[in-house]
Amino acid sequence: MTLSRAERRAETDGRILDAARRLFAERGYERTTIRSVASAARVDPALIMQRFTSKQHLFDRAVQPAGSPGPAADPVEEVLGTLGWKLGELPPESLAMLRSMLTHPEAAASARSALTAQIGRLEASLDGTDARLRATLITLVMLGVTIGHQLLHLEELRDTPPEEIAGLLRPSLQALTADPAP
Amino acid sequence: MTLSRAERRAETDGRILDAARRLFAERGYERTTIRSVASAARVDPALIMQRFTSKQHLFDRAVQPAGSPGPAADPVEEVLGTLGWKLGELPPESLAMLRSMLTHPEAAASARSALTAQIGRLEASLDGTDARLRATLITLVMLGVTIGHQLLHLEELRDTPPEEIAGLLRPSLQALTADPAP
DNA sequence: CCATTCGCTCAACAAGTGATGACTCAACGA
DNA sequence: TCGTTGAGTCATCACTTGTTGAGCGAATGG
Repeated sequence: MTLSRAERRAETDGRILDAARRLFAERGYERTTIRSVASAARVDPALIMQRFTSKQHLFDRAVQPAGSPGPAADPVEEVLGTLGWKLGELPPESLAMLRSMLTHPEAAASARSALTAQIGRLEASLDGTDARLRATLITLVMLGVTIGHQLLHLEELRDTPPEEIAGLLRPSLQALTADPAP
Repeated sequence: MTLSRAERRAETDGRILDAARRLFAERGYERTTIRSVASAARVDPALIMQRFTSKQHLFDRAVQPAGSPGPAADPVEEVLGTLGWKLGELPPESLAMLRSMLTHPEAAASARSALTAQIGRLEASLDGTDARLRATLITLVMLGVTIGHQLLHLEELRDTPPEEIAGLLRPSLQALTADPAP
């Protein structure tokens, strides 16, 4: 089974990106070194530069989301579905972005744009006054829970099934979905 | 007005800590260099080491909270008061800790312990099933909103008065305060 | 089959980091 | 007054970082 040139290239590129995603998600941008990624991918550090030009470019590629989410149904259940999904196994590219968003300016920009997109999607399915503000708060509620669970690993959430969290959160989110001034 | 030795020492120590808090809060632990703190405090870098032993010790001192919060009344209003306070002018030491908690292990430990304390305080004033879990979720809701506002600077929250945010959030938090299985 | 492409490695550089030890000089105290 | 203390500085070390350019060797394609 001799690998062709293109096959080898694609395979090592994938290995590099996988390692980068894992390390960026675990340690954040600053603490992740090109050398550590290279070592995790069993590759020479110089190759990463040759392929991705710079550490920042590697981060951009590693963080880029795979597929775009489909259109929404019920906003609360959509967001809670996101939660169930997030609480299970948030994809490494999202974790990498979230992990670095507070300390790395470029990651912050990515995070802001991702959150804004989510806010807009949510706003479109809300009625009443302050729709955008309420959409923002819903998004930030999810962000807080996700951070506490996936990034801070709070033991209070560690062993709690996602459905239970979703069940407790549902009335809270519905309160934000309802028009505050009907 | 010749300064005494003790006065000068206290004054420069204060200048160093102020600069450290500001820079740690703005850029996080990794991106803040001893040199930049020294330069902001108009002091030689070596002096900081002499006074605080290491960068980590400086961070510990800079992040240490000034005063402890008083006992609670109504949990929702207490937490929303925290919000009104946080949304106004969260103290630099808290900002510094929050900024670094996702990327710096020691900051993460501090954040976990601060959050756990807040959760415990909240749990004590909650009745019904899943009290601790609900206290955790309330805390994380506030964390998410604080991050979105103070650290990510989302424009949706930037120009919104704290009372309005509190007003929208109140029913949501009350839903978490109420016993889910009465 | 042979010249060429190209995936990949090796060795090294320049910049910046936290940290150290010798030194200067003004405040202190007997 | 004068030796001592201690706040503050200077030069420098040891190390890590991202990044670069020359080179090796195997797949490629004519």
